[in-house]
Amino acid sequence: MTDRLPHPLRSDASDNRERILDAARALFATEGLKVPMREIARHAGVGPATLYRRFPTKQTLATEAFTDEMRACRAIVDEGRAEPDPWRGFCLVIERTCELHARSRGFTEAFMSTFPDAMDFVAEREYALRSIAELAHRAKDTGHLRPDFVLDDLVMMLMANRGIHTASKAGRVAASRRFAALVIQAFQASPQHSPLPPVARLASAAPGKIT
Amino acid sequence: MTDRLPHPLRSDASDNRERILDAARALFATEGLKVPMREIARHAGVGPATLYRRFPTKQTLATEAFTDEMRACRAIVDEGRAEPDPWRGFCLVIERTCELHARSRGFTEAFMSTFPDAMDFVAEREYALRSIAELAHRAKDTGHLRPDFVLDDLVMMLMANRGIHTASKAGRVAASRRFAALVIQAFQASPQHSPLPPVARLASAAPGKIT
DNA sequence: GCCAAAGTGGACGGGGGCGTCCGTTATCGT
DNA sequence: ACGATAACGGACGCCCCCGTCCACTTTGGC
Repeated sequence: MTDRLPHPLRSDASDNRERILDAARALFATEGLKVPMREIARHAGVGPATLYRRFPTKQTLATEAFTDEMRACRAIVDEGRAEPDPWRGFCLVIERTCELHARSRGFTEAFMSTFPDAMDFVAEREYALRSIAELAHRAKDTGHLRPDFVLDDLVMMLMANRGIHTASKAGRVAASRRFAALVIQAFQASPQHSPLPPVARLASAAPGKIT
Repeated sequence: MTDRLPHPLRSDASDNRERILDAARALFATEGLKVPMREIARHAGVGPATLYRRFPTKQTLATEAFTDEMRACRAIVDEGRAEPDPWRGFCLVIERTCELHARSRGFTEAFMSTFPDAMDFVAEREYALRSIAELAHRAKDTGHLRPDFVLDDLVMMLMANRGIHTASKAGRVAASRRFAALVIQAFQASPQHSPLPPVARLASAAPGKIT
């Protein structure tokens, strides 16, 4: 876990670095990305300069702080793809992703890059979306996923899921679980379906064409 | 539309008042409630003092600016309740409400009172929720609405719907339409339902117990 | 036309976040 | 143990928003 850099950090430095990351993780999770840098510094018990020296920009900090979530995200889609029944895998991805995003408000914002337009998460997000696209294709073939499902629907779901976690604090994961279940109901193929209205390009939310 | 007050406003004053309201409506719709008071004043071509004299607080301004939407909201639920088929009325309410909220970002924030904890909208929201609760009850009786639907699900839907409208600008109503259709699918009673996870109290979002 | 009262907007002081500089302090190799 | 040097954090100047005060302008009744 520790970095091996040209100049390995001095002991106190790497100590502070770790405390900064902890503080960032905690505050990003509860307050979102908009939390002031100074507050992270304060919460970590360091001065603003130290924070800025270690992480010149908030993106740097966020990128580092969310590596765990990023890994978890990748693990989720891989696990979903590995599932023998694609529909089951698809549902699994939705459920776990919603929960993951419910646990950290900031991660969702970073993942959606609502924030600064370009973060290092873009590549990961595209990987996830591509994987899920393939999974969705297989799930359609089994007849369990509605045929008019589009990848943008999943992006929409993530954005919607974020909307649930505004101020609540507690009960967020519970809400997300129920939400995920409803979403799955909505995506499930069913005889009583009426066709869905056309998709809308969600602009900044899905920057790169995926397929 | 014009007010009849103890001292009817001078012509230039009521003129400015109207332009302020127009500016507020426009900016609240596109930017949300967080738009600076000064920018509203600038956009209306008046000084900050004028704005503050006419509307001492942002709530005052918002309350006045959103009367139209408020009326529309009430009209929607009344219309839905008047529908002979309760499920059809229920769907209608969802569709139109989502669209209404898609058209003004600020209105959603005000309606949810995400902002200052207490706005004059509380009463209207409670009226709407009560009405929809009754409608939902009837819709369950016809067997079209899933029996485990809870009123909080509707609040959740509104919060989720807000999540969709972050930066997009165009295509918001289209997205909301599709979202509404998916939500209706999710709420529809169906033989292939598995039971939903328990509801989560969405804390500040639904302040009063409705029943 | 005139003038009191209503109305206006520029200007002000306060507060908070931002990113950076620099004198002081702690670390670590010898 | 000691000094070179990495690391620290308080303090600074900048910008933006807030809400209010006040000298000037406009309105409208006579």
